[in-house]
Amino acid sequence: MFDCKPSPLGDRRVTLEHLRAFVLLAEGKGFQQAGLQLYRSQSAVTQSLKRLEEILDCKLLERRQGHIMGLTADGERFLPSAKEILIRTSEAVSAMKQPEMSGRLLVGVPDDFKVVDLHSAISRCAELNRNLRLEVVSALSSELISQIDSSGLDLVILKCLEHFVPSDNRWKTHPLRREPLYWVAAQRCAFDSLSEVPLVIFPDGCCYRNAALAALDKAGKHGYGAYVSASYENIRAAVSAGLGIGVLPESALAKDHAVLGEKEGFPELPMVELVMIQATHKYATRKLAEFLSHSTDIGSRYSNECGFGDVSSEAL
Amino acid sequence: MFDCKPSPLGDRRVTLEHLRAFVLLAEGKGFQQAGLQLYRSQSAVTQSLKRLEEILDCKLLERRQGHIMGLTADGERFLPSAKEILIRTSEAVSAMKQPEMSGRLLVGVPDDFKVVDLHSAISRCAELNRNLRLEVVSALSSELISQIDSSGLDLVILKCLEHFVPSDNRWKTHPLRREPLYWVAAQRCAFDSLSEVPLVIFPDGCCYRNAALAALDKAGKHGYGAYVSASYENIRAAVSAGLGIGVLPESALAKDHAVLGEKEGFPELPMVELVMIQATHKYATRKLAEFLSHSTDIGSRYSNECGFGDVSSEAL
DNA sequence: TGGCCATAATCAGTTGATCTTATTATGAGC
DNA sequence: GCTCATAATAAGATCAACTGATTATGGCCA
Repeated sequence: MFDCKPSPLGDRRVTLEHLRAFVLLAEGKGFQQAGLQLYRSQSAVTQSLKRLEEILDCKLLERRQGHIMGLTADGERFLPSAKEILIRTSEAVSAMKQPEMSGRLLVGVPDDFKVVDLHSAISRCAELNRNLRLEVVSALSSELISQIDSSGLDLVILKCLEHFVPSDNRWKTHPLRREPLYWVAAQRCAFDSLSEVPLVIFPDGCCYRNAALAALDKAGKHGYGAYVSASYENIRAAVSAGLGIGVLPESALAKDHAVLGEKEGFPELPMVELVMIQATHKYATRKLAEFLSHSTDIGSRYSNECGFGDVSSEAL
Repeated sequence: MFDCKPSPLGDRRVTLEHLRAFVLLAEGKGFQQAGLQLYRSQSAVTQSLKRLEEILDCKLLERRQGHIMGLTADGERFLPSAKEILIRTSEAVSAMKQPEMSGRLLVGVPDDFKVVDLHSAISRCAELNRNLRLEVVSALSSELISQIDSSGLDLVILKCLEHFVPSDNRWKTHPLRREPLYWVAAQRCAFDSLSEVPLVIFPDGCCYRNAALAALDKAGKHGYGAYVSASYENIRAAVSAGLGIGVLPESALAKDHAVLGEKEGFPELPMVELVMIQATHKYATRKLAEFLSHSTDIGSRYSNECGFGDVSSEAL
């Protein structure tokens, strides 16, 4: 009956510093590197993790041959919580450093992009600012732009190709992510062997679609929509099922997708970007934009590329 | 541009201990008392809060006349986050101390009770145990019982009167909350002045309704449904609008509701309980039940009454 | 008005968990 | 078998946070 926690305030021994060490180590860059980012010695990190494992009474890292070989099952289980706690703490603290956001904001998000972490960031922002009323509108990226004025959207997040050029120069844009676009299929196949290219793509207006058609055009090939859907899941499943050749960003690839590149003769595709557009100049809009652009570089797998590396030097 | 946080890992100076001190102090029991619960001196608590206020760069407690006079606006704003972080930490850590829950559980919750914190507890449990598939069924309390066998519910939460007596002795029951039921109206009125009582109540089967009708019966009065709805919001609004006399538990009272008691001649109503029934004997069912009963006594406003007081002695 | 009690703030000295430095251990690569 | 890189261990140092004593403040009551 009473194997419950000794205090409703939790295990007092765990500290946020322990979690920071663990999260950094989980990124797989080693104790030395983690120490640098924490402004601690390698030894301190070693001891910190050791202590955490002691408290949790389980091993978190698989370490063999003097290197970290990845997380243990327990580590895998603990990581999301640890990250979440750190993010929440960080946000709660920095939220107090600025006046409370209030008012009503209309936010547009693409319904055809993997934006789960963005959604959670948005809802966290609402939690941290009880007087801020956030209304989220979901639509295809192509439709969002036109809705900015008509629906009075304050902040819009959309996907686009390469460097986004705003059609209205009052808008302020923030690039959130940048990743390559790939041709993908269930199995490798040569570009030349196809007379017409059966495409598994999003509906008209989607920038992946435009990019793909433009690339085919340039190569003098014709493509047709073998499977068209606005849903990521459907598209991925259709590619896996071999219904045609898909056009997907790196983060949306499934394990059983084969990337078709130069080797197979496929033309190169442009980079795609997730961009945030600040359409109105309210105080709250600016703050929300700042909040979201900060939120997206931790927690997501993009932290590796664009987050930590620079920070140690920048924060110095 | 760069008023952003110095590190993606948040402000390193804040510790969980700071948050614990603040949360305890926010309960309004004073520095001495908070110190006792934290096994620290009064002085340590004072300094801890001072440090936190220093870091956040704002006052959290309104202290005048040598006493805590409540939270400041900033304190109010910070409290939910602080609690949330502590709860998540506590749960994350204790989740590691026991084997991962897995399998599939069917949970029944009342759709006519304020169970927001219960819902969040359920979803947190799902987050902590990725291999546990939780399916939630929402229905009237009266219907849930009958569904236990027919729908194969593993765990059921429902409201009932006084002490719940399970109809099946294989069930294990956990009382979660207990609170008084009140007659309420938009304005005071005398019981005797009413020939028939216009009731604002939940549909047939609701235990509040049963309790109210039984009490009226005993007093030799007749009641009729002046406004019937299964929604809490509707019921509360109808009472506020003066459509009749409502029957609501303490936690559901609105600010503009007047409680009608002895003074007005209204008969006493029984206590109501929120009970959790463990219907199956799977390992995961038991663990989920434990998890939820722990979750509900911190974070909710019930912590004052049933949480902290006992704990200090129990934890010793 | 003044003594009394309870509470919180301040101060100064102490402590101990965590850090650093130095060293050892282990394995990969050439 | 050498070197290089990384992690673990050991031992002494450090500093944030704790304790205990003292002071400040204000309510309460005769």
